Amino acid sequence: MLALFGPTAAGKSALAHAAALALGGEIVVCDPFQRYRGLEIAADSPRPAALAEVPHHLVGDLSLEQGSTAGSFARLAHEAVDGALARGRVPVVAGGTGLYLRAALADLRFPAPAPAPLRERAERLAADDPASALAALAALDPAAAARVDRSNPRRLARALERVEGGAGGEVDRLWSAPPRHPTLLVGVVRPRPLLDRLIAERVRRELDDGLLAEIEAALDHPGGLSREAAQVIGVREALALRRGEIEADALQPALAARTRRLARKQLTWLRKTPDAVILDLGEAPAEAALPRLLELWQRAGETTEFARVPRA
RNA sequence: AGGGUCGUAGCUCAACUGGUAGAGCACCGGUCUCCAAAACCGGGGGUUGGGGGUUCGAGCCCCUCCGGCCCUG
Repeated sequence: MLALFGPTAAGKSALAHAAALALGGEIVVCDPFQRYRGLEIAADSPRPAALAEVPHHLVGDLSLEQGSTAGSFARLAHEAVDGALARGRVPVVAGGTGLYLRAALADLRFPAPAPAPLRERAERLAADDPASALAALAALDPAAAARVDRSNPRRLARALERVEGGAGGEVDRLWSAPPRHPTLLVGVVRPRPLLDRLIAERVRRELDDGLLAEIEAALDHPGGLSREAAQVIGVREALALRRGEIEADALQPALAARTRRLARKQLTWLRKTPDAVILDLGEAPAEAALPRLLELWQRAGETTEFARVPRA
């Protein structure tokens, strides 16, 4: 497998596309937001032209009212990867969501989802009375209670729903799970000041392309907007605009700031990612790095190290 | 030109009648198993427009200069 990760706006998608064309690959997108139909501009989803040239997986397969989880994504991503391999094609796993990328590459063994009522109760308790939630967790599974980030209501709720649902204390596999297939993992980066400029440009382009109209339409979607879909950058800002909390000319800077924060987080995740080969695109167009990427691919195929398990 | 008013962190603003400056956002770093573009944790920042004075002590009072805005001519 070829896997591409890195900060938003660096050029992952363009490079993944070029690589897929060159290698006879199929792209598996690791991004919860590109899965939604109706958020194409906000999520910077691949255009129809790109979709026509290379088979893509997990793009536009959800409608706005549908929920989305890393666990369900993982199953579908594994199917897509294995399907591509069975067809003799190279899976090009690309995206900016760190958890999703790991979930696509390795088997994290997400436990079965907790029943909705159980989840709701756990979420409410963790939000309203974190101390009781922690106590309840400790009573059922002291080790899990010791591990959990107790100041984070969301994590607390999830830990609680998991042990209450009988899923038990799963060992942390996030960084220890081996890749399901031999993988070349490339971190696509740019010099930071340039990245900030690219982000500003991208936000401006999205606004020109009708980002606001797209989000407005999503907010008025007949079936509603799932809380996962509502997390895409732009929804919060469009709502603030609607309520008159921000001025129209504050929109672009707000979107850019939030996108920069996303990029920062992705870089943090990348630093932590074991065995990522860093590919700095410099100032050149993303496609210009294709020869270097193909060389890495070639070399990876020749080394025995290639198939080794990342960091025990 | 005269009168008034304001000038505090990158931005928006706090700081009771003078007691050696805080917040939100931004910025930077980290955590991360199914809401992850989320959620959470942590961090650096200001000779309080410049200069002078009063005072034990000034962002706060006085003088002066600079800059912004308003009014008048």
